[in-house]
Amino acid sequence: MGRRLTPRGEQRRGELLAYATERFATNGYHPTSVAELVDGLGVGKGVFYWYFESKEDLFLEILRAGERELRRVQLDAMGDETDPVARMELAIRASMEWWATHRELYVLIEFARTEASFASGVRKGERVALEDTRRLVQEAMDSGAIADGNATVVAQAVLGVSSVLARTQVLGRGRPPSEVADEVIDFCWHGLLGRDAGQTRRTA
Amino acid sequence: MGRRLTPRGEQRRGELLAYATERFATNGYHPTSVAELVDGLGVGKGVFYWYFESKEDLFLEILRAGERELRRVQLDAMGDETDPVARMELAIRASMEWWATHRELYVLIEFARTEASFASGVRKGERVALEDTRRLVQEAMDSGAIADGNATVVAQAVLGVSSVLARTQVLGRGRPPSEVADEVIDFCWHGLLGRDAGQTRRTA
Amino acid sequence: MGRRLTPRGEQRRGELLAYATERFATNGYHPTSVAELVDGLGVGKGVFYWYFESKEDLFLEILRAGERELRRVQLDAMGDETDPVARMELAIRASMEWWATHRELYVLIEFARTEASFASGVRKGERVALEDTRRLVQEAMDSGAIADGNATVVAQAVLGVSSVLARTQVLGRGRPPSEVADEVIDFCWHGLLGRDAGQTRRTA
Amino acid sequence: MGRRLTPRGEQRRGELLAYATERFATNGYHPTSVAELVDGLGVGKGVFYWYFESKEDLFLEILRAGERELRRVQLDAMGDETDPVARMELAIRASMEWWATHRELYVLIEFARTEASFASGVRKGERVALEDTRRLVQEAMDSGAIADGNATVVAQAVLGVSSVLARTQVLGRGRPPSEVADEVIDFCWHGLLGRDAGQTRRTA
DNA sequence: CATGAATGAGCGTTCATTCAT
DNA sequence: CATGAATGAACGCTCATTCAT
Repeated sequence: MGRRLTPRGEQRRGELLAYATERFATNGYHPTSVAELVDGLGVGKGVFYWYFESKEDLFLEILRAGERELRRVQLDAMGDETDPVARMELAIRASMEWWATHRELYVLIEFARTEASFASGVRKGERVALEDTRRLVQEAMDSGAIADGNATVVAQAVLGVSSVLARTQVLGRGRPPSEVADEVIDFCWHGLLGRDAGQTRRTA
Repeated sequence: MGRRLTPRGEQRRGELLAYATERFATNGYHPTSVAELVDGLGVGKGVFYWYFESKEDLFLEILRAGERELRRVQLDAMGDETDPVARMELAIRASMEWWATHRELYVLIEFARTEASFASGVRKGERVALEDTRRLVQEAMDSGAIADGNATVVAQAVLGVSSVLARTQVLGRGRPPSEVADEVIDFCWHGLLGRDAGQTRRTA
Repeated sequence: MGRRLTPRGEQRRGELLAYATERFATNGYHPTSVAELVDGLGVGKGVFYWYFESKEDLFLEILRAGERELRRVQLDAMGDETDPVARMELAIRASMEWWATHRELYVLIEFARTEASFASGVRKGERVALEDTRRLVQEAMDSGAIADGNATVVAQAVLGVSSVLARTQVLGRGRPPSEVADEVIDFCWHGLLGRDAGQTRRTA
Repeated sequence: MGRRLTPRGEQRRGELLAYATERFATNGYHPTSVAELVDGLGVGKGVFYWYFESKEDLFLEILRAGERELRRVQLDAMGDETDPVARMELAIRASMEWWATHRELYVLIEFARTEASFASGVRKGERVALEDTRRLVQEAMDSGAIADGNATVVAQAVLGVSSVLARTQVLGRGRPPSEVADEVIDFCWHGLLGRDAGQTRRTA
């Protein structure tokens, strides 16, 4: 589309995006019809197609906007910190806060991975995140801060722990993101057998 | 249903389950129609509704059978080993092998979590797996084998690392499950900062 | 589709073809909806898509079947007659009879010429008819039976006279096709200024 | 409507008519949306409904203007010539020139004949043209210039030859209208068997 | 057991038209 | 005069499900 929108139009578009995000996350992408979306906002069907090319296009917009925002939040959080381990920690904490306020995105991304037409887009976003993390892990390994190993695998593991605890603890149980971030970092830094597990520095 | 089936019927049912699993995993649950399934097997529509009450029923059967099988494989692997840490390791290795031969199930479970009508079933299965793991972690903490902490969170983290590396390394990159299992255990046992990271016993 | 049809299926398909032909001819292709077609036959929407891939496909089937049949009728009429002028006359008479019993096709072909997605198909059919006629004209010129000239243009003119009188006299005024065929032949053979206009042999 | 328009308004209206004529002829009446028309001219939707009551109204305007213009061109061409055969020839030549510069109208008229809501208007215009021609033919027959016969049928045949050769030779092959007019007249005056076919007077 | 024709609610999408600005 | 957001009926089409054979 790329239509230029008036402020009022911009707001309408935002309403559609927000409402669709909530419905897709709650009810699923396929079971949520365009009719349900416009009825929920009390507008005509045409409005939807004034702002989006298709239902699929809307979904991709949601996905892309989410990925963009999360990445921005992480970069902002890391600021000009230079130590790779500290950078990772800052990114993890920022991500956790972000998920707490964007719970719907989580399930949308999971769904997107399961359907051919969306999967490639998601994977591209994940490759970026993985590469960001891998680079930090590699730097830390090179500097001797952490033990040598397969940086990609380690990065993936860290992202996995963050992701699963965000889902189950923050989104599922509603626990405070800073607390869960502590647990992610504790687990990732020391593992199960680490001597001083539980005695890591607290940040937030 | 719960119909009594002839051996031939049992085989037909199995063919439908297998083909549907593959199509759902490749193409998505919703985009795959019942017509596509029966056409793919060269049978009439009636066959489908003879063996399954509905498309949804078929999907739940696939899910349930998968969870049942994975759990059985894990229990078998742990055998009569009594050390909780060793039991976890055996379960992780067994799971990794199983995922390598049941790659379709992974995406199906991810999808199921995203839709209201399936999510509750999946979560029930996951609660069982989590509780199994949590119990082992708690035992290990009680015996002093691993540092104290929130057993549920730690169990979730271990499952998360297993899951994400199964997906990305075994299913995504096709690496040998035993090798990836080593990496899961290494990371979970020692974390990033563990002194002897990378020097753990190799098994397979 | 190319589905194998039972006799009952074949009949249903025929009903759809016939009813659609009538509706398209009377009301126009676009103004006639698939819903109108199935409602008119008292069947469900799905029936339509069981027999045809799309509304466009149905229309093309009607067109192709008509062209095929007309061509066959012309070839049959010419039989083993060898004189080119006599062959043309036989073909004209046969065509006129055919149009009298297939009036709907006329307007459908005219419509098809006006829309990009159908025009190429129609033009292909018309090229065949033109080439058939042109060949006969050329033969007649070569044998000295008719005056030399541009055979393509002459063939086109003969087809044009046949076509316009079929439309206005046979379809429009309901006059007997054999009588109109006489007039076509009279005009084409002698023109306005031909001395003996109106004194040609009568056939039917 | 029948609104009084400013010179600027008159130009806008003309632009809409010209662009719509081109799009309808190229793409078809139904497949061409009002949105496409206004987008193509870079104006808003309101402009369209300021100048035309509806899409159908616009189409009828195009048709009526075309018929009006063609009739005027023919009358002008015939001037004060009194011989009916000469008048017909002049009208045919003028028509051919006009079609060459108004090719879009041809397909629009063909389309209009195929849809109930437009057909009656077209037929009215054609009745006028036929009656004009029939009168000339009748006069020629009465004066003995051409052989007796059904004047209506002969007139229709002449119009049919003009029409089909305009379409195929002038519009389709891009041949010069004056040359094609020669062929129309040659064929209509002498037919296939006329002794002196091809030796008619040349005009242009 | 099995077929495949049939159903019809519901889908995503279009588009002629209106009207507040 | 002109814009473009909004409407909503209608469209072509899909598909889970049923059932006569």
